Amino acid sequence: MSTGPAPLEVSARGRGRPARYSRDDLLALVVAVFNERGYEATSMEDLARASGLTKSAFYHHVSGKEELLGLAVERALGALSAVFDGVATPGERPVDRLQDAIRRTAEALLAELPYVTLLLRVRGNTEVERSALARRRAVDARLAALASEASQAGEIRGDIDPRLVSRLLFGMVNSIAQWYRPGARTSADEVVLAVVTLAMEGLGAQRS
Amino acid sequence: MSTGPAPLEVSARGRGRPARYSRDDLLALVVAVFNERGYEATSMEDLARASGLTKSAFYHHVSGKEELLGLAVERALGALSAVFDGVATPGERPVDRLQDAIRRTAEALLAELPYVTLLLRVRGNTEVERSALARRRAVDARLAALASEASQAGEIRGDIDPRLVSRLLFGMVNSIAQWYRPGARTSADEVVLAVVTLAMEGLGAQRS
DNA sequence: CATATTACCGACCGAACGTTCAGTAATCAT
DNA sequence: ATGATTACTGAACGTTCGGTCGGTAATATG
Repeated sequence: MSTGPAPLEVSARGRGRPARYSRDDLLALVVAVFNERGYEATSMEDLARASGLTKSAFYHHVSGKEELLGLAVERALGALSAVFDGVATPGERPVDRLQDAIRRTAEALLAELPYVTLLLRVRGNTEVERSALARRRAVDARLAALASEASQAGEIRGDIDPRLVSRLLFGMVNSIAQWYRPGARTSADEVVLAVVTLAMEGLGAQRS
Repeated sequence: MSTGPAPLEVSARGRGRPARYSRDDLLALVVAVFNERGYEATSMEDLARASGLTKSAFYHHVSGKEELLGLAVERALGALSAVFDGVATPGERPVDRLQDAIRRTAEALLAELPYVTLLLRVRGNTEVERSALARRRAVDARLAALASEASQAGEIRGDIDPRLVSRLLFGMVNSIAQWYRPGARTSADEVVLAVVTLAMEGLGAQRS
């Protein structure tokens, strides 16, 4: 009987010296530093120091800086893509599906906040980054399609190009990553409710 | 003896060989590269190559990388701060002043798009960046105050914390910098109208 | 023309970068 | 205890970074 069947235990596989971190924990730590300093401005020594390892010990666990970025944005893209798994119900009204997509996107962003934050800052300098940008564009296109369907069905306002609507609304959702910190006064649920409400009704006084 | 206060010493100043670029043109060129590659990922040689100069010739015109960032964010912050010059009319209803601030912020962002884009990506690694972040927080606080006043006056919906309203709405405005490119199909005026309309009324179908 | 002034170049510097590697210490199965 | 396996160390590697310097070419003034 070992110390426990902890699923996060990745390294202590059978024999050998046990590792200080699981790969998931290490990734979480790394992404936090990426988000604080910025990916490009973060050196491998910064990451090693944050984990309490030397640079070479750190390299024993990861293959390089770009792999870490790839793992992080992969996780973010997985969460954002999964938004459509729940939205795909074809029976509903298009406007309800759009609202659902807004709510689920906000929820996914908040649930995977550090990873999505990092994804939203990717510029496209390396192949990993360009691939992430492409996958992100695909997600955006699916969201824009939902807005377009709702517009054609006459269920949302028709005086604004639905592509513009989609960009602005999901831009509002994504902007959450720039200021929200878990543990603060405002709860995640509160934020989700606020962003959905503002998206649907705007800031005008409530109507009876 | 120096000629006294030389605020923006350009180039073709009196005698000597004429320069290829004015400082403003050089800054515009530099900011474009910063926005494409990201500030940290841009090397001084990248900037020199983009201007057609050698690295050392480039250094003859600017004191360093950080000065360029400082000049750029200064310009962005000036434009964003100037938003309040027109909003300050105290007679108006708070909600009208808030709407005005949204519109003028969007206009300023679009008018100084590359500079504001760069500002919005600043992380805070150097003193110049931290100072820019502080000034940006001050602007955000003034915008949040407008939302708070409108909320207390009962002129906007009261079921959402006005600080949350402010963050989300100006997050939507700022998100424009992530996709808008001048010269594309959508005009700047169109974007401003859309963002103000969505902020006030949301995406629900028009009411008669 | 001479001279002052500015624009620009090539070569270089120390530091920091991401990454590698040969070796050592710790731990588990047998 | 032994051997296999994993965790980690310290010292370096080649490269690129931001930045400097001595010198040269071009231009305006007088």
